[in-house]
Amino acid sequence: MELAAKYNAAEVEDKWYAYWLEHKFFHSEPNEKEPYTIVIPPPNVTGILHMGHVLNNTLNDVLIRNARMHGKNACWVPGTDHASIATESKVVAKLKAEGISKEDIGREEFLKHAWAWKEEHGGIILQQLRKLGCSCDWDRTRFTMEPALSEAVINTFVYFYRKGWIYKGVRMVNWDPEALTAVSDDEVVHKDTQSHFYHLRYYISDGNGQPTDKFLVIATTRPETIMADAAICVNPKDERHHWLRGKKVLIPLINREIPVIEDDYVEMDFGTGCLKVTPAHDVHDYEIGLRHNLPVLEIIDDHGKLNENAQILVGEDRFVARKKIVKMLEEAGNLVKVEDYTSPVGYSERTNAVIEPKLSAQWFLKMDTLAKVALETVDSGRTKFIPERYVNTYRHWMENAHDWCISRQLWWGQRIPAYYLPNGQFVVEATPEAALEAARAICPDIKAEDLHQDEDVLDTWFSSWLWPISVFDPDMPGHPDHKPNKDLAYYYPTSDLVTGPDIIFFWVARMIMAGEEFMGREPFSNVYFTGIVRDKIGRKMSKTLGNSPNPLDLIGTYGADAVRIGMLLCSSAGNDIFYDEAQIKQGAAFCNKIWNSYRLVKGFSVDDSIAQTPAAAAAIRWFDAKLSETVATVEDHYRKFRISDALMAIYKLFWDDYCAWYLEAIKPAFGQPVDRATYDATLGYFEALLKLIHPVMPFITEELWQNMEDRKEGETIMYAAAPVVKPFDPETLVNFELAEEAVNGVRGIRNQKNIAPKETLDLKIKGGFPADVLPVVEKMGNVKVETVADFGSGQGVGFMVRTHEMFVALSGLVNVAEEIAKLEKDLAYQQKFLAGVRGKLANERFVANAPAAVIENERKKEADSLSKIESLESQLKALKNS
RNA sequence: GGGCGAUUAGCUCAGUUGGUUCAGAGCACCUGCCUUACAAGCAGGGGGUCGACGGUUCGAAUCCGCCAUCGCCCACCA
Repeated sequence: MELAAKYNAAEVEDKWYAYWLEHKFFHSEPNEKEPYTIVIPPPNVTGILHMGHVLNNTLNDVLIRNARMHGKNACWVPGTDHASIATESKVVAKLKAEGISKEDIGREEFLKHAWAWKEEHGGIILQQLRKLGCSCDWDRTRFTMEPALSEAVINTFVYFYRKGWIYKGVRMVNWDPEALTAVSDDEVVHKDTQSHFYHLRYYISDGNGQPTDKFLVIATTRPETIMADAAICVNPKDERHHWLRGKKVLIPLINREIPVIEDDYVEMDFGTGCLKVTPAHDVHDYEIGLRHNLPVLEIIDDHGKLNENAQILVGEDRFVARKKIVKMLEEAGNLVKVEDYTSPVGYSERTNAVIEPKLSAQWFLKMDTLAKVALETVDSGRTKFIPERYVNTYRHWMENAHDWCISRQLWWGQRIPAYYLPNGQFVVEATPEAALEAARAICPDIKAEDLHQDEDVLDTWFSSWLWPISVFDPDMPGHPDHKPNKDLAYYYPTSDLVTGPDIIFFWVARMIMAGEEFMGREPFSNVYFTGIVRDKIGRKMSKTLGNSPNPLDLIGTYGADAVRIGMLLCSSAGNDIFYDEAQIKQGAAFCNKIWNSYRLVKGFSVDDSIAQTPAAAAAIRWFDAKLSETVATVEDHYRKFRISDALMAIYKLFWDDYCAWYLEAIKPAFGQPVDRATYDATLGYFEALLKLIHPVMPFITEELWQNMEDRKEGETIMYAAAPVVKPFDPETLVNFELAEEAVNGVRGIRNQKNIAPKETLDLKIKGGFPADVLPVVEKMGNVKVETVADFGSGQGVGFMVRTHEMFVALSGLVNVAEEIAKLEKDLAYQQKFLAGVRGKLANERFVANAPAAVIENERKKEADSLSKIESLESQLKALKNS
């Protein structure tokens, strides 16, 4: 097959992905080999691929492919998450566009639409992952809301309920008035928000509901809630307000009478020292209300509008009401002053609506024991975090975990299996049948239609926390006594988890909790936290900014391998990723380099009758060692999850060592054949390099590996054994480096003197240079080497390779004065350096305290420096005499 | 308000237990080359007071203190 001069990714990628699928290379079944398991962080079922996914899944795929080539039974389980709020809001929006509201059509009908939406848009992202080359075991694809996994969620709920860790309670929750659901504390984002501090005058009541001329002033940011006030509170130690004891005050505008109470909660030096207490609409006020037995009056409805209880401004949105009431207060003479004020306000992570603290009945899961156990998992190192510093974040959260609000006022999700009897009692059972039976124990003649299931569904994370277990054995969660099936027993615990730090609490922590609870051990050994993908000037990628490229376009333009390289190049562990298309271009250039190196190698004609050149022999000796050295480095990087470093090590091995040095050293003259031994070695190294880089660049490596020889159907580089480290003599590496430096020296002189590479030069080297690499110097430097004891008096330029003196003979091209100046400069530097070293050695405290090796090194520096000085001086002398 | 992290070349980052000639890499940049694998390339080159100040030490990019700037997480002063 003739190879094009440029690599064309588009032509080969689909072909090989189809081949891999056809042969089920990604599929894993339990066997006698050591498992290596990753569960995908399930993307939203209706989501589409963005750069964050590209980063995450590239890393996952690199790890999985690397493990596979190291003989592990690698299994990467893919799947999607039903993403309760996100998906439901998309479906609601779609219906709204059609003029349909979800309340009108009811739960069942709505769910039909939701499933239809899921069927239409779901799983697109999994198709996109195929384009990226991800080697997921597609036969194991899971969905958090598929029947088996939903059952696991319900069983888990029943399990914790029976254990007494799930309870229903009326609590102040974070209410999202747009999504119309409660959200957990973790889904609330606090942002400093510019607002106002309103100072309001409340008149003291005369006892009959009429204002006196005495008043107090409170400060509030939420004047629209005054109608829900239940009291005014002051600090008992605050003498300024003692006169208020036992008094009642009137709420402005509506003139309702409320008491003045005392509580330590109030800060004396904040605001006016008087706090309006609004138990229905503020978390702290609710607490105060509980302590003082205050009535709770709700005046804001689920949509964030004032209701009948408010008496005034009924039906107005809370923010509109705020503006209007300020005006009304001003007109009524109750507004003392308005200050600018910045305070943290909670926003819904999902809808960005301002969270309304709201009293409502919700389901909670107790966190104390779960959190304590899960903290121990990480503290003991059974699960490691990379980078390690996330352990601190994790610990802080675990030590302060509040009970988890797990109910959501949505329909898309697993419905809470609580069934209410007409008398208000409820039973919790996994199925309606079991619920009926349980209900009959309470109320013997109850019928199925008398039971009413709870309207709420469970938080999405209440299903995804089971992921590492339920994808293998959905019967396990909720049944810790159940014997794990074959898959779960084999694949659990999984090996590594790659995810973003933004879901450390939502997901990672909770998977550890569930893992410990149901399996009695950690769900994964390592958690690698990636950074957030930002654009090149540091902004988060977002749709509104339009700074997020479409990964599929990039794959189309540059190829999946290039995109993968581009992402990895800039992804040092734990740091945010500054995405720049230039890095993907670099990846594409690397593909092309690999491609062309293969074109060269493949173009060699072999002659079995000719002997290996000394330069080729030296290059092979060296590259053999270099390969082993690099493989060892790469493996070390992988162990430490330094994937971009591993990539860079291979990149340099391929480009600099193999292409720039090795291939040039063994390359025969144009049109000439190469000997058999060299050819075989060269192809062998090429294959080793392909295997080494395959986890990062799966497509081009498969393409070339298949092309190298006639592979049988069913063969793949995916399962080729990774190159192993062989023992090597470090001196081989050092000697070749000397040769490289000698060549570089010659090239430098050529550049300086404008001498064409084609022109062969004479290079004199003083004795002691390793002889076996001299042929490499001759070939690569295009020089004729002569080993001499003395350079004699001919014209030329001298230079040093470490301690070896070299001299390029040049006649007519040397400007003696210039050379002298250069040598004198070098000499001065060297003398200064020597003085420094000697100063150190003369320092008694240094000699007394420093380790022997360090002192020894200083002595070596001294000796080397002396020899260089000697050489420079003799060169100078020769020049001056010429 | 509390905690964590970062600050090294124009950019993105390495730099392990303080000590090899340690101040590095990739990209970008500059100069010269279309040398028959590759111009997505080849050869050469310039560029940093390691954020500031102080301290420990024979020796500090590295350890300690303080400050500055940036980022992230947590947080109920209305």
